[in-house]
Amino acid sequence: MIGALWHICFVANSFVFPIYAQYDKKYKISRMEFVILYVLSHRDNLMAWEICRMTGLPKNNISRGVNKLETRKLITRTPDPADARRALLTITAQGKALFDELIVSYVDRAETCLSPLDKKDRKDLERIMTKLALATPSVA
Amino acid sequence: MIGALWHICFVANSFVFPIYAQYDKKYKISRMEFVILYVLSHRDNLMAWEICRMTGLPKNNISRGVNKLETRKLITRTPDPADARRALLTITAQGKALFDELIVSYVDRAETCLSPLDKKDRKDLERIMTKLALATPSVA
DNA sequence: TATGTCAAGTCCCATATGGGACTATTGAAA
DNA sequence: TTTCAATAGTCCCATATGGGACTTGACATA
Repeated sequence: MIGALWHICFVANSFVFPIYAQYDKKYKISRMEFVILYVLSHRDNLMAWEICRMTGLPKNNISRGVNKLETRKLITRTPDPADARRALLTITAQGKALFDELIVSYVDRAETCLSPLDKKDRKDLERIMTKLALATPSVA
Repeated sequence: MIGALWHICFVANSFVFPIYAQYDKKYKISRMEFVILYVLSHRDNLMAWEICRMTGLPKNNISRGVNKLETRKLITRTPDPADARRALLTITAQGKALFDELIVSYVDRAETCLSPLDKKDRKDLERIMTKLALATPSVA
């Protein structure tokens, strides 16, 4: 079964590599920043550490991304009045607009990568990967 | 279908992250170096660019890895007499021994990550990921 | 109110990474 | 045989990344 995970890593890298290169070149958006936008476009009012937990990415990188996105007004950071350590992150309209643009190439590329699979394969893959992802404890 | 690839990336990262951290700390082996050992332990007499093609990793990084592994005598580089640009890479007995040690944690971790899957899931995953990997054109 | 501990983020630093230019060699075309 | 293009690999540099220390605030216990 060791081959399966090797292939998962290979496919993952091959998938994201060109996307992030394009985001960087075209929009000056880094991998971390995209990930944050992605998460916030699905679930609002999150704290930075929740994004870390959901993505498995280290908190200093997320922290940097959050700061950049905030200065670019793509997200807002609302301090929690009850706990000054906390800040709730929300994607702005401007951020959502950019994300909607970014996600187009993402979906395109996903379609290309998954094109060798038929309908049943895709269903199986979706089911299995969801199961795996839910069971995978976040790292770092 | 966009969720499937997101999950693939998440699982891939969560899987490899602790492994490479351990390899680095315990054996001073970087991600690139492990990948090279991995490939060479499966197919011998490869050139650097073939490893790039097979893994999708950039050639300068592979080049660095090859050099380090060579100085540590974990692989050998045999110049092709017919073409001075080329060099065939081979894993040494020492390299194979180290790899056999490394692969233990790799397999262990793979087993942990895949533990939520039953037999049929694993079969499906193996089949689908192989299909995807074969169809995925290498990047970079 | 002091004190210790935990939590959320940020900062600093060393290293890993990738793009692109460069070198050396080969093969093909003129 | 000169010239041009392609190939294999290396080098240089700017940036991304991650570990770990640090800061600030909250809460529990005394």
